[in-house]
Amino acid sequence: MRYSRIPDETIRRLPIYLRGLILASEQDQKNISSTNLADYVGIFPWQIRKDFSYFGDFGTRGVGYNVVKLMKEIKRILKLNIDQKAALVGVGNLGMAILAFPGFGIYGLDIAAAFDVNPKIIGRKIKNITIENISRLSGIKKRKIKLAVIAVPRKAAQETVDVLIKAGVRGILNFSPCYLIVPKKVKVITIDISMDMARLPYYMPAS
Amino acid sequence: MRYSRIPDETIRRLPIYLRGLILASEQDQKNISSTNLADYVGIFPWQIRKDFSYFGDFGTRGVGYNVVKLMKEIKRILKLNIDQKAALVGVGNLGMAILAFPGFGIYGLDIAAAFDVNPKIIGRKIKNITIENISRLSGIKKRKIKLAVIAVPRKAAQETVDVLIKAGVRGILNFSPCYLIVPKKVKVITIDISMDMARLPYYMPAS
DNA sequence: ACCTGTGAATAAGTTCACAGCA
DNA sequence: TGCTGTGAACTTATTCACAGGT
Repeated sequence: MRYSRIPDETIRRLPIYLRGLILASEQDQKNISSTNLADYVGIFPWQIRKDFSYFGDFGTRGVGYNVVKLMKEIKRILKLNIDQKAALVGVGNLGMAILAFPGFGIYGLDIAAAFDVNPKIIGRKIKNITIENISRLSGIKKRKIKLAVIAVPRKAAQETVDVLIKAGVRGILNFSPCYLIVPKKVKVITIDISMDMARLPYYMPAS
Repeated sequence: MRYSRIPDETIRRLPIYLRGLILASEQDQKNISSTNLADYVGIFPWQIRKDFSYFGDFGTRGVGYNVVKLMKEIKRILKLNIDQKAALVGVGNLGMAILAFPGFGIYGLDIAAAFDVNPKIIGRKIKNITIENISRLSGIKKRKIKLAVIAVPRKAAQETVDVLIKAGVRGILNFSPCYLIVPKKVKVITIDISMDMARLPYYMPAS
């Protein structure tokens, strides 16, 4: 099983497992069974075992998985073992929240630079990051930044992405509600808050 | 085909189509073919046609889909034809950004109330919404609010959800990085920003 | 007794290819 | 001719059931 192509859905779940394992380690758990991890993450035990089996034999029969070892394995698979630096483009309400967001650290992610067009906020310092003029965006190449988060208005999204790619960015987390055209070598993940919310009523029973 | 179960993935795509149709209508397009819509949304034409076919014959052979009619059909399917009111719980950095977010309107969604524990911000007014004390959360039942967005710290998430469900909420957009236990009648969609970002390095070519 | 790892079975979702109508 | 609508083929993902270690 180990040699076949790895499902995208498996990759999508790996960070969920990591989150669960952190909770377990906070409880000083040394080993964890798939059933036990399932309680933390809300995913069935057989799915968890299958997912891990694509990458190797991480567990011990009769015992379970070593929490610390498993965390390391997942981080290695996701390439989170080396710290990853990201640039934020667009420091409006949402961008500001992302800049202040404390949750990236556990994944080894770090917002290392922030850019905006608004002269009123350029130069302002938030959490050790000084907001820079967007004209300096192409400079991230020298700083070895390969990830970006964009939180700019829809109409500016595509041009921002074009500049980022030219500057060497290969992974983009996009908060603009639009489809972005990028070369195959670049991965885009779009988070559209209102779109996700728009799905909720469908699943709700008729009041 | 019309009578079988509708794929979740199809439901996930419907708001994307709606977004594309709005772009098309802004260009004063009256009709749109699946190929044309595909250009707006980045989804293959055959997938678009298949998705719509689950619900009925929305198009005209040789012509395409009527933009306005199709928008109405999608809104009806997603139950967005009646305006949906939502409560926001947790008005920190992220909650504030959500409150200021202009994108809900196109889906007929409306943040109608906001709650927090912080006395410093209770009473403050943002975009016509006065932030209320979280102790008044159960009062949303009388206001016919069936949706909620939670942007509270992880440790407060489960208890917040419990209160919301008791107050009649049936759909929850969760920004807390954790798994929430809810009864089957309640739908939760979790957005975990750092988790989505943590997936990017996996897809990036080794530098 | 307990828990992993996995082939096989099942289910879900996508893509194809083309009939059928405007 | 142009474009939809859809069975059928194919691909991807989930679930089962149990062999095989500890």
